[in-house]
This record gives sequence, structure tokens and C-alpha cells, in this order.
Amino acid sequence: MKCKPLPRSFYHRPATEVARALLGKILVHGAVSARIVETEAYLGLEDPAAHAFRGLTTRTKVLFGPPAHAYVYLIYGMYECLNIVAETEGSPGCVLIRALEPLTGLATMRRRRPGVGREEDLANGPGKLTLAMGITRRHNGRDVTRGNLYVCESEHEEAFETGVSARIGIRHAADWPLRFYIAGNRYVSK
DNA sequence: CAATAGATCATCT
DNA sequence: GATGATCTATTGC
Repeated sequence: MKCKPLPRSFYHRPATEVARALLGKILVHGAVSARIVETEAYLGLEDPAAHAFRGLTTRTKVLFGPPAHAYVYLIYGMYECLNIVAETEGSPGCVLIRALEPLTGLATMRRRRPGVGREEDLANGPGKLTLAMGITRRHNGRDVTRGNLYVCESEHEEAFETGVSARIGIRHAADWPLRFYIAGNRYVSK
């Protein structure tokens, strides 16, 4: 993939905007890349569902840092979720990447996801995409504007309609419309 | 098909 | 000591 990472300024705005803007962009890790088709915004101090809601801790310190950094954490003792920090230092908004459409490195993804048959099941969920992309807690705090893990603009971005819904799998603020996805895309999670 | 159980651990109370 | 921004396999209709 020959594309330049999105600049830090891209992430330097409200998490909700960044979540929408990330749809259709390309997530790259080494030789593996995939199109972002589903995201969720987490607002920070005003959002009871956000990790940062309870303040700055060892775990959430990346969220309180500058934008364009990866926040990767372990959930349910077993799966890892990838977020990208948005907004500005001290304002812990972030965007959870929920589903991807695989583009390059398909063989690598399949090796990391043994037993998966259909291509759309490789990365159509937060825990699945980190496995497929080879993203782990080692990447927590990584700068996403440089290095081998980054997001870039698609060369020929296709037009799409943005769907909006409530976020998935949370208890608090469960009805806030902060989940965004590419309408009709096969790779969006269920 | 829909519903449910089990896996498994870092973080927080 | 309980919980969680999940996934998969299995059971039940």
C-alpha cells in the first residue's frame, strides 16, 4: 500500500466527527490492510459508557493524551479492542474500530483466524479485527501517524451512505446514537 | 434459526 | 471479589 497516514489534525476534533470520518478509510498494519466499515464514538468524561468516564488511571492514560494514538485493551479476559484517540490532550474522546473489510494480506488474516470460512467473518467485530490484523496490547499508546500501524485515505473512495445506531454491548448510555457504519456493507458486524 | 454458556484476566471497588 | 466496548460452540425449538 502506498498511501500516507492521515495527519494528526484529522483526529483533532470531536470523537463523533472522527468516528464518521473514519468510515471508508484504510487501516494498515505492515502488509495487511482493510477498509473501516464500522465505528463507535466514546466521548470521555460525559459518557458513562466510556472507560475514561471514571477518570485518569493507568489504563486510561493514553485516552487523556494527545490524539492519533492507539488505545488497545483486553476485554472479557480474551479479546482485544482497538480504539484511536481523538480530540485533544486532556479530553479523552476516542473511536472504537468495530469492523473491517479486508483488502490486502488475506492469507495472513486467514492464518491468524483459523477455522473462519467466509471472508466477511474475518474482521466483522472488534475482537475479530484485532486478531486478523495482528493488533495486541503491545500497540497500546502507539502513534498512528507514523510507524507500521496507521490509517490512510483510500485512493478512490467510493460513495456510501452512513448508517447510525446505538452502540453495541454496553450497559450505560445504551441508547446514544454513536455507532456509525457503511450502509449495506457486507462486512459490518451483526 | 434463537438463546445461552463458557472461556479467562486486567482493572477497579 | 465482581465486572466487562466479545466470540464461539452448543443446545434447544
